[in-house]
Amino acid sequence: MARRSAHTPEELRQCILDAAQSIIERDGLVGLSAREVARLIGYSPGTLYNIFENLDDVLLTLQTQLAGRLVDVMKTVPAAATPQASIDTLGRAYIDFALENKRMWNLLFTHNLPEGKSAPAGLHDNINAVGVIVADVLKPLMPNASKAEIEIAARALWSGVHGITAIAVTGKGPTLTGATAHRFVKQLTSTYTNGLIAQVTCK
Amino acid sequence: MARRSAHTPEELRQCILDAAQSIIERDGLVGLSAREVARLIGYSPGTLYNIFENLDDVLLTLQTQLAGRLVDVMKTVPAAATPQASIDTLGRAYIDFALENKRMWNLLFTHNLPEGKSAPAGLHDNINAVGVIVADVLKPLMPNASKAEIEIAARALWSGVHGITAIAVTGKGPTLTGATAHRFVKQLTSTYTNGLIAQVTCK
DNA sequence: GGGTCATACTGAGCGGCGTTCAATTTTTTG
DNA sequence: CAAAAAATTGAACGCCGCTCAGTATGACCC
Repeated sequence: MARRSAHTPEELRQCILDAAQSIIERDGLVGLSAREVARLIGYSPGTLYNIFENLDDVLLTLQTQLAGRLVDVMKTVPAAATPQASIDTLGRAYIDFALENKRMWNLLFTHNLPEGKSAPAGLHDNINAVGVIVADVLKPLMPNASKAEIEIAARALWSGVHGITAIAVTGKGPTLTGATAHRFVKQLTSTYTNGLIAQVTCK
Repeated sequence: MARRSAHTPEELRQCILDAAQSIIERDGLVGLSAREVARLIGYSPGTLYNIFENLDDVLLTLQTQLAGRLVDVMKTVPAAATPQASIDTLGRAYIDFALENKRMWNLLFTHNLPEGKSAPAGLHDNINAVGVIVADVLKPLMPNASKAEIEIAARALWSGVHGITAIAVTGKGPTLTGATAHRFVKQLTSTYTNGLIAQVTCK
């Protein structure tokens, strides 16, 4: 029953990714199986393995695509009047993206690869890019700091925003939910930027 | 082949928990299976289900115990000279605990229960307790703030510390590793506390 | 048209999984 | 010591990821 011409290999590849994503959005990671993906796209399970190495490979590809979309969103956030306001806007964008893609976003930070394997370079690059965006916005607040110091300041802050987002998305933590996450992020970012400013003016 | 007297039910319960924990520490969550636990304790798989509802139940119990140990550790951290120093010490304790129990700690925040179920009260209580500990230390820095504001400030900060820890433990993020996590947490906590102080003195 | 051949695709099969439950063994009770 | 109660077993069900010998298909040449 082979239908070699029904889809080009690239189309088929995207079919699989789309099917996998829709399963995850429907049932979470537990619902994902090679057999279910095959059922959805109308191929047999074996076909998956002609195109991807294994299910983890599918997942990793999905993660890389998602991280790419996140970077795109954050890149197109318009700069606000002050760095503080820009940071806040970035924070909102980050949270909103996570909440809109709960299951997939979760996957990004929740799914750990087997011992030996490491994530593809593209995924790392995308995660890295987020730090760079934040560092650019933070720069004006740290006029006397070196590039390396700004990088650390940006990553520390953004890991913090990430932590709040993570707890909100996963529903761990009693008072921190999707509805209140913005409030917490604003608290963290505004206090943090205040601290940065204080270090400049009082030093 | 029942050996009803070999272990009391409570002993058997702890045997199962110990075995599950040692499997997770050895092979991670993927290595955990009812059959493997049964093999380790020398019982048949069915016995597990006389004592626990299912594997998730075992996991949840393990998570609650772990969170309890975390709270204990943070409670016994000695108060330092200043609130800032105390916060830093708490941060170190948090990171160190996570790094010492990588796999299990990961589980705490990584493992999501099935749609309907919610975590046991004990687990929530323990996570809550961490916020209270931090709020107590933060209090002197926020003399004009209400109790609710202090709570939010504490949770926002600690979610941030959690985010850094999470990225360090899971190895996501390029420069943030177990070795550099302390540096990032110090950056976050000291800048944040500076911001709190600035809000008091400059208001 | 027909014949050849590389390729796309299939699906049965392997060993494993979580979970159930009738049957069995052990202990307690009367 | 028999009978009732409790603890334990392990085969069975329907899944899973993944492999690979075998089959169907389209492309190319006569």
